[in-house]
Amino acid sequence: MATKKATATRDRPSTGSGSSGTGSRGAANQRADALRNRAKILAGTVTAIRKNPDASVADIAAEAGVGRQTLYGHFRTRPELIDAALADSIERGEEVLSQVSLDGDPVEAFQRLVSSSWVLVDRSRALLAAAQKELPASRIREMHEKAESRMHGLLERGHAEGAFRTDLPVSWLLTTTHVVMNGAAEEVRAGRLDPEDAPWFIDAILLPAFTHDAHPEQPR
Amino acid sequence: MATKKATATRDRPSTGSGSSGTGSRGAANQRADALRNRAKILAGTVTAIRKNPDASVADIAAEAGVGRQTLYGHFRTRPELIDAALADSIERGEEVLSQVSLDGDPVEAFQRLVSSSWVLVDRSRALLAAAQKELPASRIREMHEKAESRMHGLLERGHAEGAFRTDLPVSWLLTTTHVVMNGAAEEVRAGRLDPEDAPWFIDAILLPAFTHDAHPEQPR
DNA sequence: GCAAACTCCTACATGCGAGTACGACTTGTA
DNA sequence: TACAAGTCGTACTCGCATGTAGGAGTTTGC
Repeated sequence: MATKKATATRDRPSTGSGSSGTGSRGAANQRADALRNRAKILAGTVTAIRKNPDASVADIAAEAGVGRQTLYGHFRTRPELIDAALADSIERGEEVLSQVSLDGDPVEAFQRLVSSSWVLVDRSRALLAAAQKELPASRIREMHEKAESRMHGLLERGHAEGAFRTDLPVSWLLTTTHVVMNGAAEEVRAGRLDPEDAPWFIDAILLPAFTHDAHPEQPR
Repeated sequence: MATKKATATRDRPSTGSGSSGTGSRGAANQRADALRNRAKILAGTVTAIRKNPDASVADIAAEAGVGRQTLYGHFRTRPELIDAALADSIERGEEVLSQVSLDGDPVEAFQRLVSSSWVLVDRSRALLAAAQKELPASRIREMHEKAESRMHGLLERGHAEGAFRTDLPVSWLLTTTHVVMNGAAEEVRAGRLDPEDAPWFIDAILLPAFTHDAHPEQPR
């Protein structure tokens, strides 16, 4: 007998905005196994989406090794799940990226930052793509803010110090960096490129592109 | 009274392989308005997908200004529609690209080819993305074969003649070209780049990247 | 060891997109 | 002008994914 409600305690909505009074108690008092499952789900989301970009919630639960209901116990909706998974990935990434020294020669700092970023991009770009389909663009931008401005700042310093060419705006250098890293990730996925070599190939394109002016043939 | 069957004559499966005997007559005897609608549908597919990457068949029909049934009269299934639309886009692209002279200085030829390709990429990259989700990769590759080998051949000649650096494989140069063009298209879509300027920005990245060796700092 | 917290199975309800079927109406073409 | 060819609205069927509801069994924490 007994048994009335069920499913996990459900966590705060990440962004601590909305309705606070409803919760059954505080918020951060989860049981150890629940916390463990939450982590498994987050990790499972990344790999499931990686295998199949439009994996269903059921697919993700299976990948994570938990029941679908358990998953819904932790994340009310699919977007909420994707949001949490991406936020988690980015947060882990931050831990790595924030360690990278941005001092010294801008070119060398750029190389350091790229090779650290590359690994993260390679790991969660599928998730990012999925997120772009169900989360507002503003939310995505918000999550990437730190990483974005870190790279942006470095490029700007390189600009100012003359290490990077100034005939191209920083925004275009930034975009180029992104797409080339993504291209490398794609090549790795296709088996045409060894992940180990990727940073070298990326640098081999970006460094000359960022430090040498356009070809002389260009009149103006 | 009367009226038994209905819907358009339906066209051959593009790849003239399968079951021939079934058809109600030959194949290429369509009425003028039917042909016109077919064209409207193909065009509508491109723009509908561009507006919303996962537009439904109903969305596409609406965009094309025809009834959903009419669309199904021309294309049996969604994949068949996407296939036809992409094939059509590529065919039109071929008409343009095949005019581009690949002779003379490889770098200049490359610039010509890129700026012609860019327009096409910008127009149908959304459709390509959609196609990648419902068509076998082999089919996509098959359709791009001509354009791909044209660019590949040019890069290879540039390699051989020493116009392009040889410390990077042609495949990586090709990939880079793709992703940078796509990146530019993305920037245009986001309103951060004027379509007119795109070819210049693309060249500004690719030419130095392809003609200058890696930065001296690189020991090996 | 006991109650609360969790997991997870079965079963629904719902919504949406792909295709199919039918039939009335319109348009091209001989 | 007559009739085949084509359009297109309505109305299904079907499959699949999301999210909900109970309740029985299991684990954790005190």
